[in-house]
Amino acid sequence: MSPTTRARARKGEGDQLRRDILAAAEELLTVEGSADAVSVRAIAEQVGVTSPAIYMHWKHKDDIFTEVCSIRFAEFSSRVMANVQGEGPVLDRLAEVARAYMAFAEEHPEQYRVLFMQPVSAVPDGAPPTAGAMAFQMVVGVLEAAVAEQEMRELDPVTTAAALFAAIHGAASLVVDRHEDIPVPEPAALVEAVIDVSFHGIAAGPAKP
Amino acid sequence: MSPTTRARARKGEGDQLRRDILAAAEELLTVEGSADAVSVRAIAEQVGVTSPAIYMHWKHKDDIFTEVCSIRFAEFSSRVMANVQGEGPVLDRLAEVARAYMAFAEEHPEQYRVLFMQPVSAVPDGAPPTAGAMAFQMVVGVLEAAVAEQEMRELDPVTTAAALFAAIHGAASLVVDRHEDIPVPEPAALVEAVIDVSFHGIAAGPAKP
DNA sequence: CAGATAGCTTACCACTGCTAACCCAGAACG
DNA sequence: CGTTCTGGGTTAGCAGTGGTAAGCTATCTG
Repeated sequence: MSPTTRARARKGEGDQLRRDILAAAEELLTVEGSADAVSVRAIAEQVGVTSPAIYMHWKHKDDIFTEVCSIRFAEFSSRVMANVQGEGPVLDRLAEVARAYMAFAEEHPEQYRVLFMQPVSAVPDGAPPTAGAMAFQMVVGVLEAAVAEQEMRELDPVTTAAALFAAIHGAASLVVDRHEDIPVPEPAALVEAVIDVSFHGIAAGPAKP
Repeated sequence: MSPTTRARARKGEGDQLRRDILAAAEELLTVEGSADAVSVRAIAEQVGVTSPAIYMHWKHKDDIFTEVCSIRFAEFSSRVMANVQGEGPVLDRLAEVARAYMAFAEEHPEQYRVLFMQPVSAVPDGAPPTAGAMAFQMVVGVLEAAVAEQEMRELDPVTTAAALFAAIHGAASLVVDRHEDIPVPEPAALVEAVIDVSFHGIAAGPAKP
């Protein structure tokens, strides 16, 4: 595979290298398990190019991985959005979003970490929405529907969305970080528990057995 | 302050340097905001010593910061444990734990990140419990009391503890990471929302207006 | 065919975690 | 008192990192 050298692209076809770098970066990311463990030189070698060539397309190393992971998440989230447009109880749809979110974290832990588990400084004006903003908006949208359909207590949708997002994000984070010092249930069981708790609470309700 | 040189310790007093290194590491950690941004050389310079001297006391750089942060968390958690022994409804105590946990994340974000926001591989047998294990155990303990006092629905304490821990951890993580792409409420408001949702759920209950 | 330029490479910098080898003041021992 | 031993460091350096400045060259354009 990985050629040690590479034919120079023709004029106007520089984007081919860009695409190849993204692919190589993603492959190395999943192999190594973290962006820190993948060096710019390693990416360059994988595509058969020297490292400064990378900096023609991105200003910083981190930008490469952010782009890689955003692409993967956008693909995922459009799939989920399509599945969630359906009918039925709104809270069921919300549960589906939570399950899908956990599935993404489980299948793409490195991408999840890059997108959701590092500081996000203020996004410049006019920049495309971050993965976090998209995910959050999904939750807000469903919650507003739940309010409209009266499936939800009267709570502020944005604050409540933050609480729910935090809960699911926390569960996904525990899975991604493989916290072996804590008895974390299987991902599927954990997300069901989070859904159950978030929807019905833990308090002994007046009308619940 | 930071002396460029330093009197050599007497025999048997090597631990003085060890303590000074821990203090310098913590100070630099809070100044820089992340452990990655603090180099071993910087710590060494701060205490007036050369960098290999550090490796007399720790095998790896990360071990220094883990120790620094564990000390801080142990101090915090014993304070909370004492406050939580009191009487009153169990769920109120649980809420207090959640608030305290968020307060720790808010006041010591760098420490929180080191302790709870990176992969934790299996702890060697006989090692002291990690901060995560201690925090989790706090939640389990309170939950078992809640079950005993019938303040809680009949749920598996460990699975439920994981869900609650995930929720609080997610909220703290959002705060620590300063997710500026998401409308995260103030820490205090966020933790109240998480508590409210976790205790009572969001679903329109049969007996709630 | 001449010049411009996209698409790279060579060479390098300052810095990182970490190690091997050495030095040396003072405690312990004869 | 003199010698040896050793805890508590230092000097020097390795392999690797992200990133940059400057130059080269194949291709396109006038």
